[in-house]
This record gives sequence, C-alpha cells and structure tokens, in this order.
Amino acid sequence: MPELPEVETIRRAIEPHIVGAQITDISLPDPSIAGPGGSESLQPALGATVRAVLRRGKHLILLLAGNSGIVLHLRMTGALLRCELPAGARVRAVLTFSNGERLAFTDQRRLGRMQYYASLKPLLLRLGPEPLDADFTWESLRSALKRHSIPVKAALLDQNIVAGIGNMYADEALFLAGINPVVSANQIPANEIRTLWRSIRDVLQRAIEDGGASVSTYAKPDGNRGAAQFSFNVAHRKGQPCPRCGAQIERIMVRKRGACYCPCCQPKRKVDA
DNA sequence: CTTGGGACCTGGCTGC
DNA sequence: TGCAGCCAGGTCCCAA
Repeated sequence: MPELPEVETIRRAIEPHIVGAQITDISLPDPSIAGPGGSESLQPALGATVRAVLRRGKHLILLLAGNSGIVLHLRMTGALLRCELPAGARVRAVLTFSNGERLAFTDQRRLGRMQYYASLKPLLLRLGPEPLDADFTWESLRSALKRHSIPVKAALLDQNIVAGIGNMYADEALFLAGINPVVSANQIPANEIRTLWRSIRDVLQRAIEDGGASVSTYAKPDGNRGAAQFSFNVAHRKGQPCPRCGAQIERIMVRKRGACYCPCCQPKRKVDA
C-alpha cells in the first residue's frame, strides 16, 4: 500500500516530466475520485501550469498558481502511471499535459482521491511533521507521544502525530526499535523513543532508496515494482522466522489493524540485561 | 482535547 | 462446485 516511501518514489518519477507544463485535459472515467464535488470541482485546474510536484505525508500535490493545487491520495490500491496501462487496469482519472505527458490514476478499490484545493494551507497545517524533515526531532516525537495513551502502533498511524507512516512501516520501525506494538504511547521511556525516532527515519529512507514496497498493487509510474518489501523484517511475514533471533513472527490485531512483530525481540516488558 | 467505532471500497480468500 | 461472508487498511465522521 502506498505510504510515504511509495508516494515519494512516484513524486520523484513524475516531477521532471510535468513541471512547467499546463494541464490541458482532465478526464474522469470515475467521477467519484474527485469526491462529492465530482468532475466539476476539478475545472479550476484546467489550463493551469504545474509549478512543482510536492509530497506531504501520503499526499501527492501538483502545485498550481498561488497556493492552489491538485491533491492526490492513493489510499489502498491507487497507482499513478505514465506508462502503457496494464491489461485490466482500473483507470479512474487521466491527466493530460501540454507537453504530451499523460498520467493515469488507477485504483482497484476506488478509495483514492484526486481533488482541487483553492488553498493548500489547511491540508498542509492539519498533518503532523514530515518524519524526514529536520523539524521532526526525537524530542518532538516524545512530546507528541506523551499526550496519547493509545498503543504506540496506533499512534504511529495517526497522521496528526507524524505524517506518512502506514501499517507496513509502522511495523518495521517498531521492530527495529524493539518496541512491542501494544505498549501505550505515553509509557515508552525516553531512550526507547530516541531509538524509535531513528528507526522511523532509517526505515523510510531505506524504502525510498528501494523505490517503495510492492506488496499488492503498488507500482512505480514506469510500471516496475519497488524492492523495499525484500528488506522487510516483520511486515507481511507472519509465521516466518525473525531475521534477528529466528523466532516465529506473530500477527495480532491492534485497534482493528493487523500488526506483525517478533514476540522475542519486541517483548511487552523488557527483561533485565 | 482524546479515544473508539463504523463506513467506505472490492478482489481474494475461507468455509460450508 | 457455488456462493455468502469476511478480510485487507487509510481516512473521515460521529459519539462519548
């Protein structure tokens, strides 16, 4: 599923091809992708020039005039392709540009969205810090987690606490930090939060370098698959051996979401060393 | 303010 | 074999 590394991979892949070009056509085979406003809500973007391609959390943003833009969210099964469409692709929207470029938004499950924002400010302010930016410090993570009694896994998925982390990378970051997913966010000692902070950044950075993780429908804009899934320690590896200790990886439900972890490397209570 | 639950969505899987 | 029903999970909305 597209999380921060997948969206960042897409951003880097399309940016050089559409910055400076005008949007000459917006076709919506599935108007519901634009939300309640339907096709008409995207009309203001017609003819506009793409000034930059940005990412904020899991949102992909085509920055247009002033503070306006088109915001895409791929949710579960969305993909953005500038290649030949695979057979059976569920095309929900097609953007055509003045330089001949064409981007197809495919989305099997129709949860994805592509919407025009006259001002991007509310969206940008609503989300938590970017985990790879300098203002995301371990102290800022500590103060955010201090306010929450929910399981730390649920806290990492909360886009207001930190933006861009989804189920896969939350599991991976917690594994690297040796933290059990059900531990309350405000019960984690400072030294472990520092380790978690570093793990979050390491996991995301490495996944970007690998072009994202293709575990289901995710593909890069050129149609190729990412490679980050080959480096997973616990995510999507239920029943397989932990790469660190060999114990069997378990899958439990945390707040209605699946969580994969190593019961040996991520104990609820630390044993004295 | 925080927390929890349901809704959305559909291909793939499970079980009768 | 056929099919009902569950499951995956990111986000929004509502209630407590």
